Amino acid sequence: MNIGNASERSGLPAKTIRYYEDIGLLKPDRADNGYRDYSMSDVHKLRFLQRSRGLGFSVEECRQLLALYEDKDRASADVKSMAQSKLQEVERKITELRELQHTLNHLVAHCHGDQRPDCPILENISGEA
Amino acid sequence: MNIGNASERSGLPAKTIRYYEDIGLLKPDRADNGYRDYSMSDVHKLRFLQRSRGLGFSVEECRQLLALYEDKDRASADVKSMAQSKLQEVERKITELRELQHTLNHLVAHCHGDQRPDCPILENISGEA
DNA sequence: ATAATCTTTCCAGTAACTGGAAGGTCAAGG
DNA sequence: CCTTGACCTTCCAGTTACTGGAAAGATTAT
Repeated sequence: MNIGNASERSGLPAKTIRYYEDIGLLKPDRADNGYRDYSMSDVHKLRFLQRSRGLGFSVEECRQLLALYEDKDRASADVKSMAQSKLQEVERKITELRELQHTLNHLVAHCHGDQRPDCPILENISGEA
Repeated sequence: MNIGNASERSGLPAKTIRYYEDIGLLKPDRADNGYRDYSMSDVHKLRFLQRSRGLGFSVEECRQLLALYEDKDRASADVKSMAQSKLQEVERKITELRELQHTLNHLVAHCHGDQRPDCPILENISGEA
């Protein structure tokens, strides 16, 4: 599969996909003409990168998360503890997003007039409820 | 409140706080000695920025979210539609995080041996369940 | 008084892309 | 066969969002 196709399926720009190859996140095959040739497994990785980057994980964290799957040399205890620490981070992010969701819902519900609503969004949004 | 204190309370490095001032996200008072002087409202904004940046919103999106609260000139219909579109994005992020959470939970639960677990993390993680 | 710990500005460097030029490849139409 | 347009390639420069460090002024602790 060519890069344009992989781009469509993963939601990542071709530029970014090439960049991810540059920094060693994946290494697609090359066709005889020199074109990159992406497997479904490559597309899975790209889609995963697209998601996890959008969720605020750094490229290095994404590399670790990918390694959770790929690294056959790492001992299972390490994998488990890394997964657990990422899990805590995920749970924290979910909590924060729920609070933001709550605040935005409140804003949408109460903001039907033609002037600024009278709701202290920042106090809620900044997480001190 | 000095920048060190605001940094502690918001979870943002002082460097980043000064940068946010440079790009116009907030404008703290100045004390007579030239030191920046942060109000509680400033700290709320910083904490909000710390969170929403960590959740994958760009600085420009954060600027818009802050504007939802602050912009007295914008018509309420605009505020509402912007809040609604951000809300959809938040809901999508929550869904994606739940899927990642599920995958990591699975990994932690089944990964008790000393070798790589036999679970197709990437297929789950890349969102094609 | 002096040392340690702030704070300031400024300038340079890094991370993670993003845009654009210059050129090679491929599939479709004349 | 040839050309046109949509792909693809590499390379290099620019942007966004910080981050580190120097040089110097202010504050606090002994």
